[in-house]
Amino acid sequence: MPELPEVEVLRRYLEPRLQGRRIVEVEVRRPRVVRPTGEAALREALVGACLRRVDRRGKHLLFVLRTSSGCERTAVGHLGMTGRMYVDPGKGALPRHTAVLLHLDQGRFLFEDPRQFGRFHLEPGVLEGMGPEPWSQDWTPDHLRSRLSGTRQAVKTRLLDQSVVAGVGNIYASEALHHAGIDPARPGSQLDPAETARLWHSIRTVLERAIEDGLGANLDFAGGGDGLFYFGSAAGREAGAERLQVYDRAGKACLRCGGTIERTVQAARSTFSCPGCQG
DNA sequence: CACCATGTTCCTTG
DNA sequence: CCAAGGAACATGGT
Repeated sequence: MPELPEVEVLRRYLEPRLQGRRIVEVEVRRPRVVRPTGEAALREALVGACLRRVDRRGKHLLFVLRTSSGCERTAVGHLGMTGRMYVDPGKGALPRHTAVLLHLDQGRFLFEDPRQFGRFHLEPGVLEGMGPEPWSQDWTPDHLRSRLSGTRQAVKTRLLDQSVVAGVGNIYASEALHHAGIDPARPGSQLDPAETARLWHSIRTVLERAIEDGLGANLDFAGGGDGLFYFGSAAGREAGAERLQVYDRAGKACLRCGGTIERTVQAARSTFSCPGCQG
């Protein structure tokens, strides 16, 4: 479950557990996910290095480390659609879809990904061209307006473009448009300044609330006391779902106006909206 | 069996 | 050049 809020919650979980840890060995079980770096280069860069901190850029996690020779290196992680990352004591059997394993001086870091759309590599180039973080000073209503203009693309489709604003995905694009009361099918260039400002604000609000939910939800990082962590656990999903106003609620009543939520398809992705609120 | 899925990239078709 | 559509990736859930 990886859009910006989920990745941020994961970052806050991972950082204190990885900070100061030394990587003893790197095990790649699904070579696909370490492209384009490749297993050999990944092992060479990571083995013996210490984790300094975990940052986030859009939906990417940045694992900043210091190698034994004192260089700073950054490994980039992306969860794709189904990725999970967590730290555990390193005793249990490996999950079926383990993609990458980092054996640490204390415990181990696991990256599981059934669909293998996620990545764990050393290529910082994937961050180029990414739009501003939603809370950076660079991201203003004017910036959003400039990135919605000059195209006839629907505003919802524009929000999925990571160069517009980093981290918004299919769920929160629908949620933000509903929050702002804007029809997802409207061409982005057609929004007036007031609507654009409203949408800008709604994006922040919706993402902020989702992060709060993630932190407050019963994600149970301790997993019953042994340090196991299953991001996207049933408890986490249910708690998060309560806050979704339209996503995956086709045919149900709009929580604001009572109208019926509808599902449409834009750019081959589902969009959920309320015709009453988003006219 | 059919269809759907939180992401991204690439290719084809207007 | 632009936008839309589809496929691909690989697997699981309903």
